[in-house]
This record gives sequence, C-alpha cells and structure tokens, in this order.
Amino acid sequence: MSATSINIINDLESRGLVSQMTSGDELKTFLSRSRTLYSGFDPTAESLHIGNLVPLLALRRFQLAGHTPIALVGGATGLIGDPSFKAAERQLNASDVVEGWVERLKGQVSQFLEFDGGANSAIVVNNLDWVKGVSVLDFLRDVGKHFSVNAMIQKDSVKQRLEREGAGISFTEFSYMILQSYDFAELYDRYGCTLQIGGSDQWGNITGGIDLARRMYKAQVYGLTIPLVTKADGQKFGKTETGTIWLDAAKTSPYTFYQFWLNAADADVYTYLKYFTFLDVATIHDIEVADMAERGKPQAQSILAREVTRLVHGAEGLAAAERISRALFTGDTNTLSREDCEQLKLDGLPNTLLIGGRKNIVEALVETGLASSNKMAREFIANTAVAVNGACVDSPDFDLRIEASLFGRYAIIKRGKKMFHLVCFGA
RNA sequence: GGAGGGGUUCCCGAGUGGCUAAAGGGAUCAGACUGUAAAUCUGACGCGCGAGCUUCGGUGGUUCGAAUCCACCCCCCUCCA
Repeated sequence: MSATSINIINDLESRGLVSQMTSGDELKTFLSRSRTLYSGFDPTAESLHIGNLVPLLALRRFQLAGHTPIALVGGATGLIGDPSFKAAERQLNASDVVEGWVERLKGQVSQFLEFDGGANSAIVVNNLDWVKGVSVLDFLRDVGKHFSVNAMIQKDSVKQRLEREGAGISFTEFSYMILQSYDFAELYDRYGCTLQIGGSDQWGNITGGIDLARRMYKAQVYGLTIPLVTKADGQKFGKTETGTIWLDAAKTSPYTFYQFWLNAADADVYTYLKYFTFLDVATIHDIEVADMAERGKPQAQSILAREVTRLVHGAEGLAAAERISRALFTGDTNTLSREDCEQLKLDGLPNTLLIGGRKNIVEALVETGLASSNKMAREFIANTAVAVNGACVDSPDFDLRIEASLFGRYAIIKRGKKMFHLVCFGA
C-alpha cells in the first residue's frame, strides 16, 4: 500500500461529486494510502448509458489517484433488479439475455480503466461468479441472518414501494439489497476492497454492505455516493426525444452523442464539465468566467461535447461527429463534397437507401422516421419545417428525384432545426 | 381465502349511456425569437387528403347508441385471515 499522490476526496468534493460518505474525515485519512474500491453496473440493457458514466469515470479518478478500481458487472444482481427508488416492480430479464449483456458491459467498463498490470491495475468481476454457487439454505443462514427486515423496510430506497398506494414490491426485488451487500463483503474478502462508490440512489445498498462486512468479517469498510445527474429544468437526464444516450456507438452514434452534449443547457453545462471530463476545476472555472464576460454563445458546450465524445468514442469518433455537425449546421448542405456524403453515412448520420429514382416527400418523411405519420409529415411541410438539400419544401406533392440529388446519389432531408436524414438513391 | 379500491390516449388525470377522439396538466414536435440555448408566444399532438375509421385491461352481452350498463375473465393495490 503506497501513499497516493492527491487526496481524491477533496478533488471529488470540489467537483461536486460527493453526495454522501461514511465517516468523512476518517475516510480521507484512510484514502491517503492506496486502497481498493468498487462500483457495480447491472446489465439492464445491452449497453451502458451516460448515466453510468459518472461512477465509471469516478472509478477512473480513483485509479488516477493511485487506488485500485474494481468494476463489478452484476450478472447476478441483474437477474433480480434493483428496486431502489423505482416506482414499480420491473420485468425480469431472461438469464441468457442478461448473460450476453454482462459480456458487453465488461467490455465497456474496461474501456475507461487502465489494465496495465501495475500496482493498481483495474479489475473487472461478475458477481454471478460467487453468487451462483451459494445454496438457498446457506444464503439464508449465513447472509440473511445478518439482516433485519425491520431495518430493511426503513430504507428510503424502498419506502415508496412499501407505502405508496398502487405500488408494491416482490420478495425478489426486496432481496436485492442483500445480494449487493454480499458483493461488498465478498470483494472485501477476495480483494481487500474497502470502499464502494455508486449513485446516490445506492446509499441504502452500500450501507447494507458495510454492515454485512462488519458482521461477517469484522471489517471496517466505507461508502461514498455520487449525486445523481440532474437537469436544471427538472427533466430526466440522459434521455432525448430519440431515447437514451448509450455509450455503444452502434446504439447512439458519435454524432448524436456529440450533439447531446452540445445541447446542454447553460445552467447545467459547467456542472457537467466537472462531472464528465477530467479538466481540472480551475480550468472549468476559467471557462465559465470567460463565457460570462463574452455574453454571446458560450464555449462551454462545445468543450464539453469535445471532451466527452473523445473520452467515449476516441479521437476518430470525435472527428466524425464534428465533421457531420459542421456539414449540417454551417452553411448549406450543397457545400458538401461527394466524399463528405459518403463519410456522413459511415459516420453514423441516419440514412436510408431509396430504391428507384423518385419518391414523394411525404412518404419519404415517414419512411425515414422523420415524421411519425403522413399527417405529421404534411404538417411539417405546412410549417415550412422540411428542407431537401438546403431548399425548403413548400408542397406535399414535392418529389425527391435522383436528377436533383447531390452527385446523382444523395439527398439530405432536414426536419425542423436539428433533425437530418441522408437518403441514398440506389438501383 | 374474505372485504374493499382500481386499470382511460406517451405520463398524470377528468369523464358513469348520446353534445366525447374523449376536459385539464405534463412531456414531445413544429414555427417565431435566439446561441443548433433558456424563457416566452403560436400551432400540432390516434389514423386518414377527405367522407370517415379505430381507441378507454380482455371477452361476450344489453341498447338505435357504451369509456360509461350487465356477465365472466386477467392484472394491480389496501385491509383482514
């Protein structure tokens, strides 16, 4: 256990990344030595999303400060479903499906951590590895005995499910906390893991683990939670009209990902810089001061978009995202070269192959998903919200024609200010 | 097992026989204004160019006519056992 370079807690606090922690000052002292910590990610989908990014990056921050991070993928807990602050019982996912997701998530979490084999090289584990072999009787006798149901039902995380009319909670989900607690105790035993971090909704589960580690191993372990990312306007973070912003480039293209951050509200953007980038706090403060003085368009959003996109999709992904954004939002689409058009397609701009040399615009809008129905498509046209290759469409009788396409092959349909779709004429 | 309450359009939530594609709010989308913001204003928001068609947990009835009445079924919640 070597000494660490910086005090990670102070750094996290200055970023506003600490929601709650167990015995604060003691934890700071404790972390002056290199420790092992973990955070869990349940496979609830085939990819992680940007909400998972904060604890994931926090693991990385700890690693940079000299601690050993363990990313736990919840192959077991994912089969149960965490009820914490969830309004309703969730559907169980099939075990073979969850198994597939576990593999995907393992790859994703690994991308953000360093596995150099050094002293604090990261570790990825799956809790199914130790949970699957435990018999029901052993579990109830050795683990369950340490939990008081009286205490469990006091937890805020399940309170609404117990109290609110119209809700309810199954024994399955109620048991989730015990499983997660068991993970912490197990990781303590296996790796000497002494700290668990997670979103603030995880506080109840984390403290459960701390209690269990003490009871099973007489161990003193710690917990720290990170605030849930919020939006100043009170909406749910991480969702757009198109859905969740995933980390998987196949599910959310680097371009869409980049645009998401670019559109962050002024009221949120400086917080996001602290949460989602490794820029130091002083630099972020300077950016904010400069933006204030400028009074025009702030630079924070584009810095945020660049930083996070590079972090998740690499330099290439960022370049692609910027290339598309520039092509679509500056000047008209006619300035694009033929290669640019090809590249847009490769870079993940939504695109559709159009068979035949002609297509009515209303049909095209529906087929490309830019409009949900003919009715909507007509309305967009009536509102002058549709443009093809930079020219506004003024009639629902307008046709996309191969003769009027870019390079005899492409048409870019724009709906509203921000939605673009590339149509490729094909044989 | 018993008693009670409930399932309405993306969400919340009105609506107890025709005037209801179904109030209101939220979310969303478009337009104006802007910074590819925010706030605000305007419009749209089941499907159909339209006549019209299809919706109110499911099925089947009553009726000229049902989200609204009846029967059975499914699901959820509360209390009791």
